[in-house]
Amino acid sequence: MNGELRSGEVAEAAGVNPQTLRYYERRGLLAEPPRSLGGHRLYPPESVTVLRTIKAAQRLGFTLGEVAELLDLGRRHAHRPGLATRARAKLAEVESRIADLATIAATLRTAIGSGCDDLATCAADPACPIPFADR
Amino acid sequence: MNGELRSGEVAEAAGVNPQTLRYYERRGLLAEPPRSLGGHRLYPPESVTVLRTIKAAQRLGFTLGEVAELLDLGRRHAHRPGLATRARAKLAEVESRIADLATIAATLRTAIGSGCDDLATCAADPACPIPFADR
DNA sequence: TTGCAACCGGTACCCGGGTACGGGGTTAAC
DNA sequence: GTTAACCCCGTACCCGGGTACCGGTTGCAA
Repeated sequence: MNGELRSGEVAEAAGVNPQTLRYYERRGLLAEPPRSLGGHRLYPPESVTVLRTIKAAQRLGFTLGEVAELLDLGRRHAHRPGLATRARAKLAEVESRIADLATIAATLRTAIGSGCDDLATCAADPACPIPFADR
Repeated sequence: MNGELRSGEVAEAAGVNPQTLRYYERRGLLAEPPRSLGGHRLYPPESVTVLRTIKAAQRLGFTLGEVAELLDLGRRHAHRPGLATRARAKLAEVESRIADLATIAATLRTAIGSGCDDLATCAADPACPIPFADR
């Protein structure tokens, strides 16, 4: 009897909504825990760490699907090094997203600097720097 | 009779799915056009410009709700200058998003550099640079 | 005039990441 | 032994930005 936790306690400790535990279980991110005689989930304390791990990976930009894969990869110890490779790919994604946003920011700055005051007017004005053309 | 367009033609010209026209109409982005006797929408050619304008604003990071507001603002000519103010606010949003992503990218680089190979292992290792702590 | 493409409205579904609700069963403190 | 708080499961809903499907009209050209 090593301090099993009830779902509400785990959720509280990990800073997560209790419903989220069941959701992660359905998504395969959190192993199905043992149950009490009455059917209540009884989590080992390590579950809190798993939840924190999931949240950390999410903050790094991984989707829940990718997090599931990363956790699985670690468990099955296949194809190492897995995390580093995926982190590199994710970094490339993030950098590309930053580049896109930088372009957007630059366009916004140009639009602000050129005194555009009305979208409809700008769309009709060939001198407007907002790129109305498709693709 | 100045070349009214049918929905498919407008969609084609603006590079948009025909369903999207009805969707934008529901969202208040595209005015309800006149109809033929049989009930088919007959768009004035300007609608294509409106659609391109919407798409341009979307590319600048505005949501459809915000685009609706911007178009409305221009039509009602209230509270000028509206676009510039909103563009500045959007620029701040975009810059903040870039800053977030820069932090994420930096963390990913650190994780890659420190040879993390498995999420579960890292979570247990106090020397791991991935921020597992909440908030 | 006939035949088929295009259009109509309404509704349902997709993605991701959850959250809420409702009716019933369990646990634990008093 | 009561009672409140918790938990169960299934299902529906939220956000944003569309897309797909349906059966039933219309438009237009050959």
